[in-house]
Amino acid sequence: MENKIPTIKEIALRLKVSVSTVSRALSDHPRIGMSTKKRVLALAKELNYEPNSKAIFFKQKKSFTIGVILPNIKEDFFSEAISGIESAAMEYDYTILFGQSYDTPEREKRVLDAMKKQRVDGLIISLSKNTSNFDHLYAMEKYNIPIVYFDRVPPFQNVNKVFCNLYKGTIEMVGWLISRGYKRIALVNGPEKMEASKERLKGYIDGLSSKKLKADMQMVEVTDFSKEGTHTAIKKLLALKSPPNAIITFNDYVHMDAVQYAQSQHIQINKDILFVSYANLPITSYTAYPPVVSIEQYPYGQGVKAMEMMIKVLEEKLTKSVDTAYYTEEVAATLMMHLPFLP
Amino acid sequence: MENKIPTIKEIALRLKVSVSTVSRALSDHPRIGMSTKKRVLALAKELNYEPNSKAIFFKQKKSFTIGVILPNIKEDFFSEAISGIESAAMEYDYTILFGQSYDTPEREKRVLDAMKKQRVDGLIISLSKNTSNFDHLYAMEKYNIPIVYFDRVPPFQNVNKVFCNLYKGTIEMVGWLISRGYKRIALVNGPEKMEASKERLKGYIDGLSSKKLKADMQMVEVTDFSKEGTHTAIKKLLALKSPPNAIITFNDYVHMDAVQYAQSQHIQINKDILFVSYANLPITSYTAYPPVVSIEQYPYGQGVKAMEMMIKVLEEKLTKSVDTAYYTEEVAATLMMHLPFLP
DNA sequence: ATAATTTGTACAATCGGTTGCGCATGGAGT
DNA sequence: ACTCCATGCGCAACCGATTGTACAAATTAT
Repeated sequence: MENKIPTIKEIALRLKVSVSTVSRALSDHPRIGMSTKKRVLALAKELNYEPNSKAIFFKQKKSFTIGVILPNIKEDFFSEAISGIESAAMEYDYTILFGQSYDTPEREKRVLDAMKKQRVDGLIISLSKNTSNFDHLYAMEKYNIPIVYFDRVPPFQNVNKVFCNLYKGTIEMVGWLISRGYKRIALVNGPEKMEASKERLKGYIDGLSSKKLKADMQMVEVTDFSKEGTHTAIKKLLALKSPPNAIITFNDYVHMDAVQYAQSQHIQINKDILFVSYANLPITSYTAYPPVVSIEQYPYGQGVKAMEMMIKVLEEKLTKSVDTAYYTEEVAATLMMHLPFLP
Repeated sequence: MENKIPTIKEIALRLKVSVSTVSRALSDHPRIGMSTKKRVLALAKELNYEPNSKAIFFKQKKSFTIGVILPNIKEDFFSEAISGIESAAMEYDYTILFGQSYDTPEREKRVLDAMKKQRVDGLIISLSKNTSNFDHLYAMEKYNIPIVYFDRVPPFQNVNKVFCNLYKGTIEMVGWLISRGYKRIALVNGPEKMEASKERLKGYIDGLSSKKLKADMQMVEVTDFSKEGTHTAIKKLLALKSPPNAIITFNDYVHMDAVQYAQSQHIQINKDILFVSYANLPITSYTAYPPVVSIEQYPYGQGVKAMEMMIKVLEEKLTKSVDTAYYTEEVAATLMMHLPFLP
């Protein structure tokens, strides 16, 4: 005999009261007598009753689920981030619906549709690196599904977003390098249309000029994050008449591929060329040459903040009928020194 | 003016037909006239209509969501696995509800309750390393929510499971080490009550005895996966009168901590002691001393297989009324050589 | 021309839970 | 004794979509 998930109807039947009485008893309505309340509560506990959130969705128009779309969960940055999102969600009794865009807009759209079909209450998304058309995202807002962007955010003002200020972080990084005597600083950046790339480049240029140095565009290379792309970028930098003595890489993965290639070319890592990076992934501490300095981006913290912003937005949607202002949360980027590796 | 998500009612109203006609027109019912069908389909497309899956859940008793519970997404193994699960799910138009147990049974139970509340169609779970009581899992089956276990599976026959045969893999590994002349082989195992630990130990013992060697229990240490736990284990092994000349570690993370400690004790890695491991994570290729041999566990493939098994189980639930047999899928563990690092 | 059948559409119940309203019952106030 | 009001509970509508059944109009068979 298969046990079914208990319903309010089941409880009502057993106690010979109406379903409305049971419903009110469970929500502690003042017009229900103490004795009835107790009987209902007792049986509910005995049957291990849990309200069917799908049914509640009808009246409340609320599914208590939040869609999370990330480029690729395999990257430590994102797995840390979703960990923060999930932890915060659990605090507020929300559940996470998860999908990956694999950095393609097509897949991003497909996942988005699935989320819409599931009627998520909100969406937390880190954009695919190739997303330049935002129609599918605007479509969500049209259906009244709020979006919080994080880390890879769109370049608009009128959105909710949580991100790390890598512009400031990069300026700080460049300043640190110059103060240590490094002047031929190269940047291995990500794809140009990515916001994260633009920020780094701006910080790189402004960081140099604030120290009265002019950026040399030969010193800026781009990688598509593939091993080959990074190898090519380093190859070009090494081929310059005046090669760099410090290289800033887009993130720790690029850093590792960059170091790998430089080693193959018999470069003395951190002697001939100093390598610094972004992300500060724990995994790098096990590698032969971690980035000497890394800009910490606090993925877990960003995830928590994104979820908290979502909760705030959802609450405002309930209380205020008018559209409120958009939120922006700027997480400070921090320079982390790996002292044992300083030359 | 806020756009609402369109409903069948909205279409019916605009076309001045009943909701049932619209519903049948959308599902291509033969009793609906061609002209009506066309009008409905046209308007549905125009409004970008998508059925409300929460409403459908009522009649179908199906939410098209699968709960996935993992110990910790931060571990590469699990982020690869969920990647496989998600990809397969998308193929079958299912969406993933995601939760982490953080290796504690309490949290596992809490996440499980959230999944039940969301009425997932099924559950894919890799057990927390401390789970020894299975009541909360049996409760799911009672409510007719099928479970597919993967990787960290329970020691019962009557469950669906996908796992990697590390017993055979370990025997193979031990055989390989002995054939290369290593006889003082140590094992840094995981917590004793974990199935994965039992398998490795059994493979270790049987692998030795198949080569006419007897396992020495001094050569077997246990770590709780913390850096300190692993360091302590290696410390004990190094302190033996006759220390090992090869160490098998539970996984690549333990491997990295083990190598780190051994280095701090001025052990020549892979010369004094050869280090081998399980998992074959891509990240290890960036480290100074990757495991010389690693047992590949195919997390992505296991994830895909788990999801496919789930689909099969769900389909059988619909067609057959009787409870069918349980499935077991055994993924072969493969020895991966990192040749450049062979001494 | 009448009966039988096909065709096209509407009505209503249902899934599980919430909620406004109304109907009793009983004790207090006048 | 009569009104008044608080208390305790049930009825019924509703959310979005599906589906068995009913019923009228059009078509075919007799």
